[in-house]
Formats: sequence, structure tokens, C-alpha cells
Amino acid sequence: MASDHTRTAILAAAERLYADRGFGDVTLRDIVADANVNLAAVNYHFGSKDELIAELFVTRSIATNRERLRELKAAEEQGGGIAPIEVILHALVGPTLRGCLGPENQRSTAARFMIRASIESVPPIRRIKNREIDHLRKFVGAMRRSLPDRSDVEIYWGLNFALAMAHHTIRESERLTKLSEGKCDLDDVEDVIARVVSVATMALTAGKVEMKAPARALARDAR
Amino acid sequence: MASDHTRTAILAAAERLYADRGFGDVTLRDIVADANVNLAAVNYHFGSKDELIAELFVTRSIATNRERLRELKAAEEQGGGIAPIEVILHALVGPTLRGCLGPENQRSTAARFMIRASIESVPPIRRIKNREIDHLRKFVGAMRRSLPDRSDVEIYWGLNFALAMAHHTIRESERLTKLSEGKCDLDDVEDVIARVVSVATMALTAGKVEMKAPARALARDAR
DNA sequence: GATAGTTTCATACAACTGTTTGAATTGCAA
DNA sequence: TTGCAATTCAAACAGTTGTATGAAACTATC
Repeated sequence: MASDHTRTAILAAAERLYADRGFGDVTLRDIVADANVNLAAVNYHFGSKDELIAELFVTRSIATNRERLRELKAAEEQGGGIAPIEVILHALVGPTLRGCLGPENQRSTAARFMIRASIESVPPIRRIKNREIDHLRKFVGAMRRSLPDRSDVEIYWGLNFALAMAHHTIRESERLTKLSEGKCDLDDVEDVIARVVSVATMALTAGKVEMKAPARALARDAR
Repeated sequence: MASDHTRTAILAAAERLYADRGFGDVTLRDIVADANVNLAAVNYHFGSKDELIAELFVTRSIATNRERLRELKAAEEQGGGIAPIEVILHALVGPTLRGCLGPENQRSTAARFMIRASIESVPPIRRIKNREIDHLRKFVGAMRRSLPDRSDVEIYWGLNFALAMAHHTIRESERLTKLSEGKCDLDDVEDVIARVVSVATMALTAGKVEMKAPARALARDAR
């Protein structure tokens, strides 16, 4: 493993091509052509095409999860083991949204790759996502500590909806821009994060102390 | 076009196989074997594989959209042209969720196919989904009438979040079940719909008449 | 500078894919 | 029945795919 040059070139080319054209129509031959390496190099260095894709996704995934946990830990330490729910949710969806959205022309290859991975769901990536549950459980724990009065079911639904809004906004950012004729500014990432956190917080706190009678009545009627 | 038997058999077999095994690893040969027809029949009756998939998806899609508009129209007529926001949202997400969720063992082939189409996003289906914007605009209109005080931006975000929660819950229903160890009952469709509608309604009405000061402060702090 | 281990390379492989072809069959109308 | 169009069929096509092979080139160690 002298210089890793080939390996690195393959990873870079693959990430860029997948980001630009999707998993569906990028072949190993496209990748090695772009990376200026031999076709057999992919199988030599990664074992298979799927393992190459998996490595790309795992790398970015780990980075996001580390950032999530860093934010969560910092918040809990500051609060003596308990963080406000909106800060927890911010740690949950912030890194993901920050990693994918932002002005399109200055979006990194990694960002565009993660968007693509979010839109097209290929088997190797699905397999990795399925192992994400343990990671999410850490947030469930933090949310339980933050909202001791809420039942587990409500915690899980809140978490589900928070992730829903974040991921769907990433997946369908183009459609939302078109539908709103540009009125929804998806380049203002912090604003998007704030919106998601705000709604998820409401979902998790509705009907308790934070919301007065009229809103509670509405929430009840809506069911 | 004597009996349409072949055509129908292909559609049924394709829908079932795609639902069970996904678009990725079902070939035309699998389909024609299951349908007991000749390989060339697919191209003869549908033109191409993609057009077969498109026809499957369009059929179910039209049914869902018709049901959505039926509910919306009924609600607006009853309210003299204006429907309560939670009823509008119910019309938006109800048919989709009802069409995909419910007890797994009694889930129709159509339901499982639509879940699959929601998870794996293949080109012919993506193309159709992109034409869905006109349909969504009708809901934007209804929401504007229902919430004349809200800005367009807020309407669009509310709509986006409502669809986000509905679609993500469908896509990740298995993961939510596993994460919550079965505590989140995804078979109780009406409960799921009520949760989505409730949160989306809060997202669209927060900070106005329905929410008192403490909640507004919280929503502000969260940003 | 010989050797052992790693990496690269051209090439072939083997299988599968959606699609097409042209002949055979069927069903219906005249 | 005859004729004509619609449908079915077996077979082949043309192209692509990821992967494997074995020799060649390189690299670092002794």
C-alpha cells in the first residue's frame, strides 16, 4: 500500500460520477476511465462494486454521525446530563441538512453524493442504513431524559417525524423549489434546520406545558 | 384486443413481483414466466419495460389523487369554499397512507407495490412524480383559502412537511417498528394519519391565534 | 542487485439484459 | 371458407455488466 493513489482516485471519481449521474447509469468502466486506472483495480482494491459504494457511503455517514453525537454530547454536558429537546433535535437533523443543502453551486461532491444516496436507494446503502438504529437509540435516550413525561411512543413518533422532514426536504428539495417558485429558500440551511426543529419540537411538546388550551383542543379535534 | 388476457396477466405478475422483490432484481423474464406468457408480449403490449412500470404506477397514482381531490372537494363544498386546514391535510395524506399502510398480512399487492415505488426510485416513476406538481397546487390553493393570514412560504413549508411525514413513515415503516420495538403501531392507519395531520396542522398554525405566548416563545427560541 | 510481495494491466469470461424479428397461430369479418 | 389483422411464439440479437485471470511492472527489503 505504497501511495494509495489508485484507491483514492477511484473513490474520488466514483463519488463524483455517482453524485452527478446517479447509481443507475454509472458503470465501473465509467469510473476507471474517469480515474485513469485499470478496470481490475476496483475489484483489487475494494473487492466488488457494492463494497466500493458502501465504503463511499460509510465514510460520509460516519462523519455525519460523529458530528451529531458531538453536538448532542456538548448539549447534554452543558445541561448536566439533560439537554433541551430543541437542542437535541438540532443535533439530530443539523449535520445531515448542513451536509446536503446549501447553495447549489458551492455544494461539495460529498454533499451531492449524499443527496443522491438519499434519492436512489441501492442495496449496499440500504444495508448500511439499517444498521443506523443503534445510533438513533442514543437520541431516543437523550429525548427521554429531556422529556420524562412523554411516553416512548411519542418520543419515537417525534424522532420519526424529525427525520422525515429533514430527509424529505433533502430528497425533494428540487420539487419544493419548483412548487414554491423559489419562494422557499433551501440555500439558507440554518433556516431550514430551524423550521424542522421547530415543528418537531411542537410535535413532541404539544398538549403539555408549552401549549395552552386552544391549541390542545385543536390537536385533539384533528384526530 | 380480444380479451386482454395477456396484458392483464403481465400487469398482475409485474405488480406482484415488483412488490415482493423490488425493481432491482425482477427481469422481464421473471415477469413473463410468472404470467405464463411469451417474453415478446411485454414489448408488444407495452412498448418497453419502463412503459410497463409507468403504467403500473400511473394507475395507482391516479386512483390516489382522485381520492385526495374527492375528499378535498367534499370538505370545501361543505364549508362554502373554505375547509379547515386539518381537513385539507387529511385529504392530502389520508389516501396515500391508507393505500400503503395497514396490517401487513392483509396488505394488497397494490399497496406493497406503492411502498416499493416509494422506497426504490426508478426513472420511469420519478418522471411521473415530477408531473405531480400541478396536482399539489390544488392543495396549495385550498390551504391559502383556509389560512389567509399565512404567507405562501409558510404554506409551502407546511405542505412539504406534511408530505414528508407521510412518505417517510411509509418508506421507513419497518425501521420505525424495529426502533420502537413494536410500540409504534403502524397497522392503525387512522392513528398514523391523525398524528401526521396533527403535527402538520401545528406547523401551519403555530404562532397565530391557535398558540399562546409560551409556545410562540419556544418556537422562536428554537431558531 | 536478487528476491518477495504488491500493484497494475490487457484481456477474456460468463452471464444477463431489454429488444427485435419473422414465422406461426389465432380470431373475427366478409 | 377465405382473407386479413391481431396476437403469440421461439429464437436470436446486440450490447452491457461485474468479475476473474495470469502475466507484466513496480517497490522495498535484505
